[in-house]
Amino acid sequence: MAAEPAERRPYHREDLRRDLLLAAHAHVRAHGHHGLSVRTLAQAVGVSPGAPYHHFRDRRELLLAIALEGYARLGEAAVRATSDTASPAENLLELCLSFIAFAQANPRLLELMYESELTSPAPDPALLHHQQAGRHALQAQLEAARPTLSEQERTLRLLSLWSTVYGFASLRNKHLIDPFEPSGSSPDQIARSTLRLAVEAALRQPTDALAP
Amino acid sequence: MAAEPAERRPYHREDLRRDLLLAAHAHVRAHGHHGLSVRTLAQAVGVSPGAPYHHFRDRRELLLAIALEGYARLGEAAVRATSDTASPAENLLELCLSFIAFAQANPRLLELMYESELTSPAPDPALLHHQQAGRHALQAQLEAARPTLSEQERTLRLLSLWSTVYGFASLRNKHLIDPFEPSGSSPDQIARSTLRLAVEAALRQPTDALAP
DNA sequence: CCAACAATCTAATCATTGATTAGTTGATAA
DNA sequence: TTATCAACTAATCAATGATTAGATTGTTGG
Repeated sequence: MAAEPAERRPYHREDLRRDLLLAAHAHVRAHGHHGLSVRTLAQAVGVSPGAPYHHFRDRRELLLAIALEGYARLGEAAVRATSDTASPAENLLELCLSFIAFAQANPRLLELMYESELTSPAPDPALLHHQQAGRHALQAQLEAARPTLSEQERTLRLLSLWSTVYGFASLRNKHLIDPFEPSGSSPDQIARSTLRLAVEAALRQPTDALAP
Repeated sequence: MAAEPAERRPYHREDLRRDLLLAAHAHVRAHGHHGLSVRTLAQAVGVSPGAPYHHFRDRRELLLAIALEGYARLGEAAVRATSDTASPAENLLELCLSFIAFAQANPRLLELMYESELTSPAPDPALLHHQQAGRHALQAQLEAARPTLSEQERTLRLLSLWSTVYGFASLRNKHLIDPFEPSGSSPDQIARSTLRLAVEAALRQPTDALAP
């Protein structure tokens, strides 16, 4: 781990910003962003308490940078999930599942990525853009899959589906879903079945009537 | 506001715990729970900085108490939303909408009620119970509406619906839904339409096939 | 090659906050 | 009246976010 002999650490470091982000990322993964302290972070990296403030305006900007990296990784996962050879309907399902999988693999990071404190007081434009990107990805596939739907109807389907995806991921990370899985199915199976149901509902023809 | 003449405040107060909760509630409603400080709260109520610690073990317990009050109010709203004369299907929709309405009326409070930091390190039993109550309420109505569904199928429907409800409320409070409402519909209309769609999907007969 | 400059970092410091402790006040009951 | 005890104050500590002044180092124009 330590490339330096502990003595003779250079005054100017290679890339402190990156080192801080790496350490912060590790802390978020392990304990969440709530307890993350700028000072202990500086100490962990081996630097004075004030040093991080030359790379981040304040603690919020540090967290924001971590969140943005998370969105980048989430976006890559979304790209990997879709394929040009698959049908839009299949892509839609895989897109949803990629979000769920990311949430399960990085629960604390996702929590930070949607933390309301990040956007206050000023909602960062880049953050907002990434937060809306997830919905836009679904929107594109839904339009491709059901081009004949009216604008209004499609918006409704999209809203419902995106809510389901985000809600499922959130509830799962809060351990509000696992307590009732007596069905013997694996968590992945349950996620897949649930999301398939939601995607089918989103793709269903609007002429279907509700059974009494 | 001030029943006391500002001078001669009694050493022992009527019910400091209640006063603290009221002030804290007001702060949460206005600014969220993140910036809530025990000391400024004590100052606002007119008491020494250490006084609150005779009524709450620490800051987390104070927030927990506020959250529990929130759940009580949410539960009352849910009871008001359902009626014995209405059909289970109607009750199911109204139950979902009552959650959405509560979320819109008390966005900061709902955020606190599902704040992950509340459950760490020890997940409070009462809190967990209330968090699961929302799902249980839906479960009861769904069982009444579709008693013939298999246990597995019903669990799936419930999971999907509850995810949609919670997800919609969360995304809405994060202002991640309003940016695309060009349809001219009111927020209430959109919520109602979206949730109706989700409820219909949950109640649909499982024999329905997915159109290609 | 060197002198000015700018960026990076340290050390010191301040204000705020959560939390604890010792002692004070006052209500209640024996 | 007095013993008791919960509620409260005052004082204090440790941790943290953030700022400032100054030391150090890399860079660049002359």
